[in-house]
Amino acid sequence: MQLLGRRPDAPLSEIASAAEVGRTTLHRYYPDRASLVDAISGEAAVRISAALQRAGLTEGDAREALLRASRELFDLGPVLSLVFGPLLSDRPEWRDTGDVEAALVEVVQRGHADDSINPALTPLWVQSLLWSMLYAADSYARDVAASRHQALAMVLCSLDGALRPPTRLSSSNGTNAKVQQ
Amino acid sequence: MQLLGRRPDAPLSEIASAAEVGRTTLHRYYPDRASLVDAISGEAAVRISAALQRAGLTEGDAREALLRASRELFDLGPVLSLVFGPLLSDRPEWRDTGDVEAALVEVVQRGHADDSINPALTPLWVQSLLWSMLYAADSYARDVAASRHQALAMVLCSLDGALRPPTRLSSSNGTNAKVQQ
DNA sequence: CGAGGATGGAACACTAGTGTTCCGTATCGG
DNA sequence: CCGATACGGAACACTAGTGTTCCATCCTCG
Repeated sequence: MQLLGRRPDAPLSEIASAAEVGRTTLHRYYPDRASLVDAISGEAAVRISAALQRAGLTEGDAREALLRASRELFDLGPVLSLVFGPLLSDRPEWRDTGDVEAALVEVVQRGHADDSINPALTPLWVQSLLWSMLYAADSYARDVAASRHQALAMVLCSLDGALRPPTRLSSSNGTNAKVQQ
Repeated sequence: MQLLGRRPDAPLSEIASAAEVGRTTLHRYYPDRASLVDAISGEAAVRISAALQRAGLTEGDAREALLRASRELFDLGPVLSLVFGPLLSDRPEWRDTGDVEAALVEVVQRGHADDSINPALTPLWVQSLLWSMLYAADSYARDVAASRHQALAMVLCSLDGALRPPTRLSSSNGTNAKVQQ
């Protein structure tokens, strides 16, 4: 999963040796590349669903719920590169298995209702934001000399700020306050 | 650039026809794939530098400057996928041509000094954040039925919130306030 | 110990992409 | 109008990755 997430076009031989099995064995379980990718997509979907389950999206205010979800999702590590990278793009039927998508959209709408999420941000955008920031944090932790712990702290901090509705009496030096449309 | 940004492993034949030239002609200007990628990287670097130049990073407070930069960078369109995707990862010497990197780091440090950027966010993280959000906005505008204008509005809104230091007297329901470390 | 299953190395044919050469054609300037 | 230049199609050899088959080895359980 790690290798495929990072380099979706990695040759099967590399994947096999990364998994510490022979290419033949890999082929025995997944006859062709497509079935391997299917299996991995499925596994990713399961893990993501489980993570969201653990996060308890319906508890507390919506923004807190999303931050909890982010913690859980960040812990999935390599899975992040998978959902973000081209593997997902090539699977139109996916787009996060629908139910994940639905769950996230629902939280965001709740956030709009309970005023914990900036209403200027559409549910789908929040979702894009979530995945992209998690992915960024993951690669940040990998590339830069930084612990996953620090990366998590910063992504949570940033995400919280991004989602939070603008405080009415905060230093309104324009720029953001007047979001067109 | 568009095609290479989206699918870094696209065959040269596709690239050629996407550029509406014959594969032979493509080969005449760029003898092998590597030289093509080099040229495109260079072009991307130039455009990004120009965009940052236009943004006037040294004017106004640092956060505003970064938001201006985001507008300019977002207008680069396909270039975003390039810097974000694996093309950059495979070019260690790049990492945004150094001077772009340096300029951005400098703005963030200024933002820490003038208290317009949350000091909990390291310069490198802000940079990751910037690119990933711009990339997310670009694909959002492409995939979802949304105008680039709307996407831009949302990314600016989110980025502003993410960078802005937490207002000391804002509804501090924890979560973000106490950023560990 | 011995049979059965899992493993993985070796070799194979096959395909897609690459880089190259050659040559006919179109286009532009004098 | 003609020559120079750019274009691009066709064909080629070459490589890397794929999917398959075959077989030797190892491990485990009875």
